Amino acid sequence: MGVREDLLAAARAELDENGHAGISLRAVARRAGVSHAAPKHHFADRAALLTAIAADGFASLAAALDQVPDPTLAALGRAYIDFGLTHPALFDLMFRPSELHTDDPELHAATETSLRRLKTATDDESLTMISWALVHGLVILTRDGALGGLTEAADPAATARRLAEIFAERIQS
Amino acid sequence: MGVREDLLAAARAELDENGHAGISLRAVARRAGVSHAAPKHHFADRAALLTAIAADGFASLAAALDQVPDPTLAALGRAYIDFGLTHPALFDLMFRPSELHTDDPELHAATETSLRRLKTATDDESLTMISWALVHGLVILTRDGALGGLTEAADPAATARRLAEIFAERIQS
DNA sequence: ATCGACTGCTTGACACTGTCAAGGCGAAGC
DNA sequence: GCTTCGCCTTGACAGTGTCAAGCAGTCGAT
Repeated sequence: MGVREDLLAAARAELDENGHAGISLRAVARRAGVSHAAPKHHFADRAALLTAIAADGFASLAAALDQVPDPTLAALGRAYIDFGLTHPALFDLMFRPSELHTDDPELHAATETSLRRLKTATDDESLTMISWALVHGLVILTRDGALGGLTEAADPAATARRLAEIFAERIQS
Repeated sequence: MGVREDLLAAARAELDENGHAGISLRAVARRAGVSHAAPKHHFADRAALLTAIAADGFASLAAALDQVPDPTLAALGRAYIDFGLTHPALFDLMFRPSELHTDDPELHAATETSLRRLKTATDDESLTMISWALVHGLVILTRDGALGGLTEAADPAATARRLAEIFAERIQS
């Protein structure tokens, strides 16, 4: 309803259409039907807008991980991959500290919350981080089409999920 | 010597200082001591300049992987991690297809060359891709300081290397 | 040797960006 | 009823990528 919400919604739309680099404050303002300087009143600068979106993204990720019925390592990994490949531009923005205000308390809290879910699967801290790095790398390489350089898969997302499963089976736990 | 080389060198310097988003064609031209439109003569657009740098980066990566004396999975992974953390901005650019001309033949060739090294360690294609995704994720999460969200390590790079070793030991091959 | 074309660079312009300053307008409080 | 304040607009500035036109050399052909 408020202008702030309109701006956020417009920015989300622009993000999905053009990626984080394609987000222009002025285009967002136009889309929201306000003047080009209106965003300044709700967000200190461009990074602040992006930070708000990223924080929202982490909240969504936390919710997605929370919905996993049986939070095994494999299940959480699959949910992580699905989230990343369903919202590629958002996922990209979330892990782009150079574009964000990393000291923002809301962003920090949202990040912490979603990362805490990853710890619930096992007590082995090394295994947690390795699994996280794996699924994170799978999302990025899949999104960028880089895995295609090694294999010719029809469905990249399915390949990523399959690889995560193979990892879960093969790792010594 | 040539202006093209000067521009590339200037762009590399700007990249290391400001990251890929901080590269401005005009700033690069100023640094190289030429007019603001000179880059246009050597690179069709900004993406073309970035593509040339990325291609060079993949060549460097291939060289780094080539220098590994005993190309085991663990050794290649370590070299990959070291490369990514030694040249964070360059590594970032290399895997940023939205900023590059992905159809550029030079880029394509350089990418293929460096990826081929990753295959030399094992015949197991799944294991190759899993390992790649792991080290890639480790580089990114370490570079962005995200691993700090799960653990409080003094030396992130050492943590990344340690995790890669643990992975190599624990995976069923 | 002179002319012509072509390459490599410059200058100038355009639309666009993020950000800042000043002002207006309406609602809320005294 | 008047004032004050919050939200928004308009206008401006420097900076950006890109394009068009022009200018200076150099190189080849006549």
